[in-house]
This record gives sequence, C-alpha cells and structure tokens, in this order.
Amino acid sequence: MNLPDKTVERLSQYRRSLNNQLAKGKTHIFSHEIANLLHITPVQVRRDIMLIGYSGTLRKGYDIKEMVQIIGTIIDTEEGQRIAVIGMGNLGKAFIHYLHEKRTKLKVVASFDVNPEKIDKEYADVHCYHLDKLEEIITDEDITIGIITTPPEVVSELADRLKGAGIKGILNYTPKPLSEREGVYLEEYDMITSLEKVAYFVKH
Amino acid sequence: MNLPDKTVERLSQYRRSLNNQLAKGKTHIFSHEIANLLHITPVQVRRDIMLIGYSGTLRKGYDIKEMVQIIGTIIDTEEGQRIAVIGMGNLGKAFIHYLHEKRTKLKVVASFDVNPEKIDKEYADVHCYHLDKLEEIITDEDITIGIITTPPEVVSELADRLKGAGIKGILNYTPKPLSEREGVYLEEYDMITSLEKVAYFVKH
DNA sequence: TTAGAATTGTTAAAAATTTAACAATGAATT
DNA sequence: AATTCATTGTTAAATTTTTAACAATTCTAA
Repeated sequence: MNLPDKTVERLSQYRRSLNNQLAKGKTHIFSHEIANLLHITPVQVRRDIMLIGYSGTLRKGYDIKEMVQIIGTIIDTEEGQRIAVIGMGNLGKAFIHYLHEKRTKLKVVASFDVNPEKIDKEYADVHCYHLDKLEEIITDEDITIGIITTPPEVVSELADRLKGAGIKGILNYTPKPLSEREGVYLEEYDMITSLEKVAYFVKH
Repeated sequence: MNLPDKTVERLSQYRRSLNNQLAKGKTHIFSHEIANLLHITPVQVRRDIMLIGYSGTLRKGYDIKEMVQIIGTIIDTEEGQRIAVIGMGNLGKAFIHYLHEKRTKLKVVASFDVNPEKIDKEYADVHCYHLDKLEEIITDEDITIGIITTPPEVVSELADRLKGAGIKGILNYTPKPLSEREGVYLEEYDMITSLEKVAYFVKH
C-alpha cells in the first residue's frame, strides 16, 4: 500500500480525534462526523479510508476502535520507534513535553545539547546528553528518528552525523533547509515561513 | 496578483536565503544557485520569480537586493504587522525568541498566559499579560496576527475572542484543528502529525 | 562575424491532491 | 412490499502544484 503524503498526515489526525471520541464512549462514527472534527470534507475522509482499505457499515458508519487499530498498523511499527531531540532550547523542550505521557509507539529516549548546565539533567523523564555522545547513544538506544531544534548553523553537520549513526528519519525545525540524504526520510518545518504566509494572506 | 500558496511559502524562504547572500557580499545570483540553497529545482525558482513579475538579466542572473525588496512589497505591509503570542509555555517562548531582534516587519508586541508567575514578566522584551486583558491589549496595540500555543482545550474559545478583538490571522499550534472564521486567515501546524508522518515513511 | 555556451522566461505536460457525482446498499417507513 | 432516506465506496472531473521543454537572449571566443 502506497499512501499519498497528505493522506498520511490526515491519518495521524484521524487517529487522534478518534481516540478522543472513544474516550467519550462513542463506538461508531460517520464520515461527516470525522470531517466536522477536522474541518475537512466528508468525501476526503471517505476517500482516505478507502485508500487504507477499511470499510464501514452503511447505517452505523465506521467502527472507531477498528479504525484506530488499523491506522496503528499503518503508521506504527510493532516495537515502536525511538526518538532523539537534538537541541534542548525552548523548542526541544516543547517537543519532549508534547510527547510525554502519551503512551504511543513513538518515544523520546534521549536529548542532546552542548550547554553544560543542561547536560545530565532530565526533562520530562528524558535524559540530556552532551552532543559528543550523539553517535554512541543513538546506537545503544536504537534510535531511528532525530528531531533537530538547534541553531541553523550546525544543522547540516548534524544531519550527516545522524545519518552516520544510523538514523532513518530527520525532522528539521531549523530555518535552514537540508538536502536529501540517501536512505533518510526528511521532513522540514519553518515557523517564520508559516508566519509570513499568514502575514501575506492577511494583507491580501 | 494572486500567488499560489506554495509560492508564497517559498518567497519567504527565498528572502531569507537572499539576505544571507547579501550579508556575504554577493550582489547577483542565478536561479540554480537559489535552488541549491533551498534544495529545490531551478525551474521552480524561475517560475516563482516569473509569478511575482520580477526579471533577472541573462548573464548576471537576479539582482539580490532588488529581489529582496520586491518580496518585501509582496509579503510585508508598509507599517508592518503586530503579533500576539497566546500561551507562554515552551513553544510560545520559542516563537518569541525566534522573532526577536530580526528587524523584520513582523513584531511580537504582547504575550498572554494565565499563570500568575508569568504575568507581567518580560520574555525577550515581550511583556506577558493576563489572558483577561486579551481584547484590550489587542485593540490598544493594533495587533493583527495571533499565534496560539496554549493547551488544545481552549483553542476554539480563544479563536473566537481573537476574531472578536479584530485579529485578521491566526496561527494555531495546538493539536486541535480550528474551523474557518469569516475574515480571519487560518494556518495550522501540528508537531505530532509531522512526527508520525516521518514515522510512517521511515517504516515504508 | 559566426558559433557556442549559459541562462532566463514561458508555455505545455505531468503529477499530486481535492472535489464532485452517483450507483449501491440496507434500514426505516408507509 | 414498495418507497424513502442516509450513507458508503468509487470513478471521474477539477484544481493545484511541479516538472519538462524550448525559444530567445547575450556574452565569449574562435
């Protein structure tokens, strides 16, 4: 199964919303209800669900538990994936707190910085190591995904080191774009660009 | 001129890269050089530049200063836009530090929280007010853009209040999607979705 | 002076994504 | 038993975005 980028993004959002509904005691849900939760169209919901090969029933809609479970088999791996956050500034901390205590298959197991005051502290149960130990910890802890929240000057070098240490996915939050690295999935996000986009559309 | 979404995003990135090049003393640049900086294709660069109605010269490429200036007239307003950050957790702080000292037309002029320890403190020169003062400050300070970095439970109510206070653009960083509000441009970003997207593509 | 090389600007094609259209289903109702 | 109704699943159309193709330009150099 080869899902479009945008469908993958929405699956992540469907799952979260569906879990919320489950928590409220709901067992089944219609496409237009899911659509309302995410403020998208019912057609898009149905089409996404079609793409993952799931089916609802005509009168009750989709079984929430089943759907959550299926999305899990698509996004998650059996054992889960282990994550490192590189750069323990505000953004790095924000990420760690976001992921804390959400018993998901994605877990931050290490963070890195160069500031002596941060080294060997714990942030939301995540130990902070000196950047020098990057390769060592990534290998030992079997980390597959790295989130970079450092200053942009070092991002390129870090990406090389992460790749060298066997990382399979990088999430780059610095404003400096990275080039693709063979065998490493790359996702980038730039806050300033988002903000300037808003500024543009507010103006127009 | 009605630019595509994606072009607007890239313009923001072009400008930043071009400013870096200016700082290095470069005066002209070719489409393939810009493309290399952002890791995209030269065609895309040329097409975007065509869309904004700018022209380079055949042998020297694009005049960096001119191009920066033109992108400015597209994205920025004469007077600049004033921004509020609602929620002074790690993410809110991260944003404020990002925008600090970058003499741009976008300026964070107020932040809000409900935690008494944060009220009336300054973070990177930005004053933190109690959320009760939201409408008052937004009006007085002539704020047009709001960045929401609060817990998701309150995002919908906040969006209503922001709209009521006259805000024209909202950047929602909570994991709960907002519905469109008439006359307010909405942009959303969800860290967990990005991360799960990486997880999916690492797996596949 | 002519040929060659590099680059831009733009139209056309391709690919990705969203939206529309609608047949099929099956429960509820007359 | 026939009809209505809401909903799904899916194909087709529309829209958005990226990529390709290539003529036009202009400098360099034979």
